Amino acid sequence: MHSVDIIEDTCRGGAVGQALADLARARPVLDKIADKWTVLILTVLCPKPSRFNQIKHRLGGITHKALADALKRLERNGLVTRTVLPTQPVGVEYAITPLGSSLRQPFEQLCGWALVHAGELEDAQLAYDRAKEAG
Amino acid sequence: MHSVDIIEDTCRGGAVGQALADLARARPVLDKIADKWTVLILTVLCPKPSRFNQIKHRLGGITHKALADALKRLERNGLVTRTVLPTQPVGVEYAITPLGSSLRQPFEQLCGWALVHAGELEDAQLAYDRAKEAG
DNA sequence: CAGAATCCTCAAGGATACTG
DNA sequence: CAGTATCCTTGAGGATTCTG
Repeated sequence: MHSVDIIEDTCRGGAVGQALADLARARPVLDKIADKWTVLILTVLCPKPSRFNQIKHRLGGITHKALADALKRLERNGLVTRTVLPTQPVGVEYAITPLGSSLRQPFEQLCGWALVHAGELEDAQLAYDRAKEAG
Repeated sequence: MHSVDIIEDTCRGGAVGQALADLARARPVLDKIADKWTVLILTVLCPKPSRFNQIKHRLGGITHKALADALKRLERNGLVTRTVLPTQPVGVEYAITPLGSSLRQPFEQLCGWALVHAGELEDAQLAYDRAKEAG
């Protein structure tokens, strides 16, 4: 950080620097959970455990491999559990963990923001593109 | 959606289906704002407007091109404004908009979750990897 | 100083097919 | 049914250079 920034940050108690540090620490975690399918899968599993192909059918557009990868990552992160059922042929049931559940609330807040402001973003884009074309 | 799912969802008022639909509508918006740098830039701009290279120095690891692209996207989405200063040589100042500010709160909640549960995720990974190696 | 244009590579994610 | 392995495409992002 440059000296000017240090002085400025010192004057304000280093607020921005602290915020950036927090964000930097949070990012590795967010990267784990913010991919295309993670939250959709958690949403499906929230009301009740489901098996591989049940999840796949619910989600619609997901690939076999993408779902397998996502579920493995979720299990590794402790957000879902994986249980092999003693059936024939073999069946596997996935269930959400308390940790996975706890993620849903903050994420829904972000989704709420997205839904509320979707129109503003679109308007801004239209205005921007129109100005671009005119200029 | 398959018939079984329709029946299940009807029994619960289609809660999961609705949640998935909301998430699907929210995703395009989230994709715009959830990239590597967007939130970091907004954090820097939050206390006061800054110029291109000021932002760049504050962020540290970012590339010239990456910052240029990110700022353009932010401007297009109406999250920051871009003002050319009548100086010599030319200077450009970026400032956060109210819409951009409104994004910070929900995002900080998510960051809060990430910071609080970072340890649990790591523990889960360690346990998973150990079990994997043993089995 | 800010930004546009160009080139490059590298890894995520899809399609397919095989195994237990 | 669930999972793994292989191949392949594509595009995001970095490095570099040029301009106003």
